Amino acid sequence: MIILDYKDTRPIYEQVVEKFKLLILKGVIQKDEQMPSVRSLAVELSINPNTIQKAYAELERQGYIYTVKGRGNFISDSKNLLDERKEELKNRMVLLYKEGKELGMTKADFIGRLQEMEE
Amino acid sequence: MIILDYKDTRPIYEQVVEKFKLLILKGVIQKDEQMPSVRSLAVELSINPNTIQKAYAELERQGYIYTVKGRGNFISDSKNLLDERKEELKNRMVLLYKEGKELGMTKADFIGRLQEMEE
Amino acid sequence: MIILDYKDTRPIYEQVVEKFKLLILKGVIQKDEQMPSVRSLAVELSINPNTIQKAYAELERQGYIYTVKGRGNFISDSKNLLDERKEELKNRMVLLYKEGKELGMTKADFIGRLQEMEE
Amino acid sequence: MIILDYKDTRPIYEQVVEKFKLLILKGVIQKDEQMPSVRSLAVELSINPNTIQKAYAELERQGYIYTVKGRGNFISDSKNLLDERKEELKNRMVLLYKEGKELGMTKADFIGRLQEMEE
DNA sequence: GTGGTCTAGACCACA
DNA sequence: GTGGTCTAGACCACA
Repeated sequence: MIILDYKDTRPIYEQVVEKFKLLILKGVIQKDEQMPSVRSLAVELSINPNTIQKAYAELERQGYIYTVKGRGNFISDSKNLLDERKEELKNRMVLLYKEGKELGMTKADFIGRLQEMEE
Repeated sequence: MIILDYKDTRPIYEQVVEKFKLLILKGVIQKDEQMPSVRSLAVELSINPNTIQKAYAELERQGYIYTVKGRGNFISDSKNLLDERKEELKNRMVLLYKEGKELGMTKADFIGRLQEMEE
Repeated sequence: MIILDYKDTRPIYEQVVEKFKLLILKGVIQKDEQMPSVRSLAVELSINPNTIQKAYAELERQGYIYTVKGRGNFISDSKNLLDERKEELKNRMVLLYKEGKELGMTKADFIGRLQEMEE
Repeated sequence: MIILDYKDTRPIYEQVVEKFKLLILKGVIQKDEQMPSVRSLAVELSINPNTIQKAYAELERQGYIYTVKGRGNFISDSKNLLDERKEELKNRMVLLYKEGKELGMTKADFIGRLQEMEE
């Protein structure tokens, strides 16, 4: 399901987290589908179950998966797909802009601030 | 309404000034709302009314409140406050942008959405 | 402005209805603002204008928008929206209270602060 | 510095987290003071360093401490003292109420919702 | 010295 | 079967 890059200097658990985040954001694994079990994935990747445990705990903390004790880990539906998350961010910016408009700000105020940043 | 920190080494009146500045900047107390009376606040905080008086005088000097003789102290709507709130909105937008950058978004994505809105 | 999910099995017009309901309820589009025109949205989403038409008709039937012939569609200010926003505010207050409960606060702490405010 | 309760059914690392949170909130340990090192605390409490590590990671995630690699863990200043956090919550409720007031809500709407909850 | 990661493996609760 | 916690201990980077 995922492949580790041993030339990558980051910790293994971080790689596992990142790989699964992408799979979930791209919709390859979807809402309520089951994640591989901690032990089975540990065997498949030839790494220690504790390392998978740590990665799954991080994915749960970030809201990508949820755990049912005794059953396994499942994909959460709270995380939107990539495009939806992008839209959501733009919508939140619209709300900020509307708040600012009431204080007398213009689009140019916001755009100016963005443009003076490094890309 | 405010809490003093007795481990803080600064003069009490400075603490009072700072706490109220935060409440005003955050919008918890808003334009033209009345400040607690000098006497009531002195009782509430168990400190001398002269100390409150000194704090209020400083808040007035810095443009955060204005005094109406015989009526009390009120929150002013000075340019400064407004500018700080505008700055905060822009900063929140920068945070949104940074979140988006991690998802592969560019400044143009945000600016585009602003520009397609009516002013 | 909105994103369709082609893996979603529901009809497209239903998705369009749902997405706009969320944007309206969240306040991203507000009272009396104009909806995108049927034709421009059809182009943007690469779907048939008739599908947008059907979605807008449903939004009007449910009271979210109103139509002005020859001008376009606009966000309405129906009682329903208002009630939902009020409900959301109360829910956010409940979350605040729960946060406080873990710090040892009681309902009375919150109620007291509300009551000492002018109406 | 802290004492574990072996009759407590919760995991040890959770107890460690909770004990330190209280020490920090009460101001017993203050801004920029150093936490006991992972290894020294492990010896002192006769538990495994990994368990302390887990507790410290959780305290860092919640913003109570920060880590300087090669130096140790230190108290963060982002967490207010207990009383200040309570005030902060009340202030956020005041902001919610003011938002609601603009939608026509009254204090009674908010108080009612609190009162219908179990304590 | 400090924290961070990882392995190998035990034991527990939940279902 | 599943995940959660914990131990014992190695090895690494940072200073």
